[in-house]
Amino acid sequence: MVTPPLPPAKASADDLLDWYDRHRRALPWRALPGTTPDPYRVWMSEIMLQQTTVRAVKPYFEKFLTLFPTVSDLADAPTDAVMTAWAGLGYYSRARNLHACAKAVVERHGGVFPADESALRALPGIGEYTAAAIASIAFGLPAVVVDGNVERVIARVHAVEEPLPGAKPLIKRLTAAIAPAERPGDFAQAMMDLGATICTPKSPACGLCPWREPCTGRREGTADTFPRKTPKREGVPRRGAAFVALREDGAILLGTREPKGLLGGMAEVPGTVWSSDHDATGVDHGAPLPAAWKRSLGTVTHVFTHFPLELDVHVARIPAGTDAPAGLRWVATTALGGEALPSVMRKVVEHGLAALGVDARQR
DNA sequence: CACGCGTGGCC
DNA sequence: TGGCCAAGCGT
Repeated sequence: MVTPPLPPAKASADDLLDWYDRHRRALPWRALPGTTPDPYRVWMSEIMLQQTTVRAVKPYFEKFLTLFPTVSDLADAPTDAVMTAWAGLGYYSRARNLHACAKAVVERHGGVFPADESALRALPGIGEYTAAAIASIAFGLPAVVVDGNVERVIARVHAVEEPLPGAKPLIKRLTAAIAPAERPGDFAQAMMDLGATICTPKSPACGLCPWREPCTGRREGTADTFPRKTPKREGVPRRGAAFVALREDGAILLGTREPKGLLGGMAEVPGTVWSSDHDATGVDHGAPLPAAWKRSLGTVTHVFTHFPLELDVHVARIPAGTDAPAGLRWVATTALGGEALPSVMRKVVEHGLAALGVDARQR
């Protein structure tokens, strides 16, 4: 007589927490087992980790904690200091909201983060995910934390056929059904660690997974095909020109972008608008000041989330003593590290200075 | 709800 | 190498 096959085991929080206790990673913002987490550090890390890898976040987290040890220090800091410290990390609205949130915590809550999911949710830059993450990790509240990792893990465990983002409500219910009453913060972090290290987007290490037995995707050999996603449209390429003006004393001309929108509030090299109309870019039309502009060889390319950008870089040497046009300023090339220059603009400066024959060691 | 919003690493 | 992806939020 043959024993009928048992129904698959249900994914259990205990199995996941056991795995977490054995593989917990030490991270700068993560409290040691048995110690109380610091909500300021938890919040700071959660904002920085939005759409950003742990590797990229680490040095910025350390820098911010050194520059702004408490939420009050951050609230009192000038905007320029916050934006400059954030430069290079991307998604700059996070930095503006970080600053606004620090001020709101001081004004609304006396400088103490509220131990309440809806009060957290009402703060700038804190959405559904981040409010739940802070509530569970910093305060031990039973919030249901669903980020991209959790979506992937749950979609595989249950072989969810509905594509994202439509499947979000279903995935949240499935997550809530597994979540334990105890250790909600550790459970949330365990789910995210599992997604980041084992249940990865490509080539998941199913053999090492604490949920390899109950996982439907694993059993059917289709784990790596989840989660399903609705295809998104591709962006139309845009082009423009940028102007690197090098004065004899070694300064270049910079401006500041509009406070909102793409690269809002960040520093930039002056240039034309970026347009998808291929005829829109004149040769040196849009130069910030009259000079013997010369188009440099090649272009600077940069790919944003929603469109690729190609910039022609024009260069000119400017006589000493020339004043900056309205809205622009001269900045020594040796002082560019103190500017809130996004990566695309660092590429432009590098490209322009190389075309002008400035030695890399002088930059 | 679909879209706008950076950057760096991966194969 | 180019396309995909990473602990989302605001509008």
